Amino acid sequence: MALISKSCEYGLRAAMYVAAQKDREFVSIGEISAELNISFHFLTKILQLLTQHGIMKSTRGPSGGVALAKPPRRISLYDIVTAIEEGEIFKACILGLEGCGARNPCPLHHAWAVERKRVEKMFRGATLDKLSGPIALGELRLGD
Amino acid sequence: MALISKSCEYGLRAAMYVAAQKDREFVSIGEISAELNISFHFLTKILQLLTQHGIMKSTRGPSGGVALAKPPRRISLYDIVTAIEEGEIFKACILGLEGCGARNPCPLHHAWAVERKRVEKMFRGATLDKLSGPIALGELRLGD
DNA sequence: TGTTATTCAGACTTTTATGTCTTATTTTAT
DNA sequence: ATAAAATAAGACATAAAAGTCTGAATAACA
Repeated sequence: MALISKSCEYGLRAAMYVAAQKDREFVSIGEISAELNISFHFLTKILQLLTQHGIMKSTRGPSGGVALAKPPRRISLYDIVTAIEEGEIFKACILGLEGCGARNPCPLHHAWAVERKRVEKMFRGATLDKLSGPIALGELRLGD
Repeated sequence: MALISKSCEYGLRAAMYVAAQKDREFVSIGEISAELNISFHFLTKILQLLTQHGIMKSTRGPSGGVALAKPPRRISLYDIVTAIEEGEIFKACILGLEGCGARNPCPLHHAWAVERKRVEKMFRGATLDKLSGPIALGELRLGD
C-alpha cells in the first residue's frame, strides 16, 4: 500500500531529519542523503520543491545547505506531501474514477471519504515540532 | 493518493461489475472492458490473476467469459486487492522503511498503523453481495 | 583573488507500471 | 468438420517514476 511516492517518502524523512538538528540551522543535502541513505541528486530535486514552496530555504557554498523556512510547529507533513505530490492527493477516488463524489459515488466513496479524511488529519496534525524531539533522541527512526 | 495500482482499480471494478449481473453467471471480458472502459488485453491479464487465485473462474468459447468462483458474500474487496497487488499491502510502512514496527518505529508508525488497520477493515467488510445490489440499480457507479 | 564546498538546473538513463498486439487454445453451434 | 467467439500466454511498446550525471552559479574562506 504505497500511499505516497518515493519522492514523498524521501521529502518527509529529509524534512524530519533537518527538524531534529536542533542546534544547527542549515544542513547539507550531502549529509542528509548519507544519513538517510537516499540518492544525493534525487534528494536535491525533491528538496528544491520544498524550497520553492516556501517550506525550506537554502544557501549555497561552504557551510550551506537547507533549513526549515518556518517554525517547526508551522510545518506539517501534510504541507510537505502536498508540495511534492501533484494533484489533489487527499481528494482522489480510490477507484480512480473522475468526478466521484457524494452525488454519483463509486461503491467505496462513502467509506473511503471517511478514511481519507482521517489520514489527512493525521498528516495535518503531524507537525515537525512534535516529531523532532523523539527523533533527535533516537526514539523514532528515519533510516535503517 | 493512489492507495492502489491501476491494475487493482480495474480488478475491483470488474469483479463488482460481474457481481452486479445477477441473472447471468459468465460475462465476457470484452463486455466488461467495453462497459467499464478498460483496455481489453490489460483487463484480461488482471482477471487471469483473479482466476488463478480462485476468486473467479473462466470458460472459453462462445458464451464463455468469467464468473465469480464463490458466493458473493464470501468475496471481499480485500481478497481481490491482495490477489492483484504483490507484497504485504496492508502491512507496509508509510515511509517505506524496512522493518518498521512497534519496536523501532518510524515517526508515523503508530498513527499509521491505526489508519491502515481501519482501511483493511473497510476492504474486508466490503463483500460483493453488499455492493452488487446498489450497483445493479445504478445507485453506485463503476465507470464514467 | 582563487579554491573549495555547496545548491541549482537540466539532460540523460534505468526501472517499473501500464498498455497493445499476435498467436494459440478451447468451446459452442451450424 | 468447420467457423466463430471467447480466454490464455507471452512478446512487445509506451509512459511514468526513480535514479544518475555533468556543468553552472554562488558563497565562504584562506
